[in-house]
Amino acid sequence: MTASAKPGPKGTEGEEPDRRQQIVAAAAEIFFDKGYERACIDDLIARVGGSKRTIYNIFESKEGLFTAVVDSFLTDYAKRIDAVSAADEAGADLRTSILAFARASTSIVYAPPMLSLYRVLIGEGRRFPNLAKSFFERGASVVATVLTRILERHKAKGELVIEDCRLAAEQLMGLVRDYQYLGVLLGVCEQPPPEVLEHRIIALVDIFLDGVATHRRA
Amino acid sequence: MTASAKPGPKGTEGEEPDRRQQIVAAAAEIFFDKGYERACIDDLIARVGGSKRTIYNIFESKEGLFTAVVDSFLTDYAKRIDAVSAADEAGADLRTSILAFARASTSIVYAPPMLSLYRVLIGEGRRFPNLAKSFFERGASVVATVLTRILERHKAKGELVIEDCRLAAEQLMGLVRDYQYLGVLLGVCEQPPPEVLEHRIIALVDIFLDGVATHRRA
DNA sequence: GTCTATATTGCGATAGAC
DNA sequence: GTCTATCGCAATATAGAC
Repeated sequence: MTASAKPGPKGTEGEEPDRRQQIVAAAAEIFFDKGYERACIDDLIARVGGSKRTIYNIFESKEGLFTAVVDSFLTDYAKRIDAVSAADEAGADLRTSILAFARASTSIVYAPPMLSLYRVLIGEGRRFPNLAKSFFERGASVVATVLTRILERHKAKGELVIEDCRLAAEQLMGLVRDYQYLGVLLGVCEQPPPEVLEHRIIALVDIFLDGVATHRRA
Repeated sequence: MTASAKPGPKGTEGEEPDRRQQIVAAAAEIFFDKGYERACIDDLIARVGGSKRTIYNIFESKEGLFTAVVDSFLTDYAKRIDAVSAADEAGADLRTSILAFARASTSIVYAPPMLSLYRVLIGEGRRFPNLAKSFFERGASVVATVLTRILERHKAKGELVIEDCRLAAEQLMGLVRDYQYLGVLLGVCEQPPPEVLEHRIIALVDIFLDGVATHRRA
């Protein structure tokens, strides 16, 4: 964890698995460990070698570097959401799609890098508004859009009673990030094991689709 | 804001509105502005006067000071939740109680000091685990307990279909802290005006009680 | 390794309550 | 007068920066 195999200055030990990717991974660890502001480029140099000049050539700025870190995770997570959307478009029924969304979404928000990103950006977001904005808009915001589309498709089939699909989507996202998630984010609760998460996923889908009341409102 | 009226060494300028309370309020501003770790006692002294020794006499330590800040807000917020609980015990019906809970809960989580507390503790919680733990246990955790009790009362009356009231309570709390709350917490969205919040509150109560699906599961 | 920043503590002086 | 709380200052300790 501390003194990992630092590549020599010339760094030609076989096939480098994409130098850029390697830098981004190291930068992620530093940002997650020390936060955005306290992280410094020199720490990064100390880990991956090379020169500051190279870093700035590739990433433009410290913000650009952080954005690259965000991207490296978001692109992966986006695929999971897109898969849900594709299955829905292919004709999955309502409950199946919502369940798939809840699973994908849960796997994303509890992923350690995602927790770290939220910790950094919630803590320092007001100081670095464009970082927080870009993270939110390219992360949660597109997820909300995709989910809204899914809900609208089912509403068109007469399967939903709601007026505002966007609002329902945003609230379903809240169900995923519930009290327990908050505990994990605060570092108070351990990462829940998969079976616990699955149990909660089932429960939240039931609540979202059917509610908890015995008799529905008039 | 900067050079406020520093009380003279003798400090007898009329009725001091509780010296301790004044210190806690100033400490809150500093913690919220700079975060826990970067806040220092000397800043506090510069604002409220007095000596470090006195601070330590009253609050024991920096952690104790922060805990006092947390308490100063939590005790106020706890009353709002207790009022909901009392009304429910007095016989309020299910929808009324859930609506009242959603309103109280929303007013708390969107309150600027609460947002600041979350920002500080989510950002630095892993470094100061007892602070985060104490905050969580005396805040969200007791809210979950009170809400669970409310749900159990209505379950006993046959008004709820759920098995696990605690789980449902935790998920309802997630509905309150939805996507939009996350945007506010990140500093990306403005504080929503009351009518927007009220509209979302109504919608989340409907989802929680009735769900969004046209036909209930078998 | 040095150096700085800062949490924490010790101690004598002082002011007001009684 | 005594007592108590605070004050102001100086000293210790430690963690991180350079």
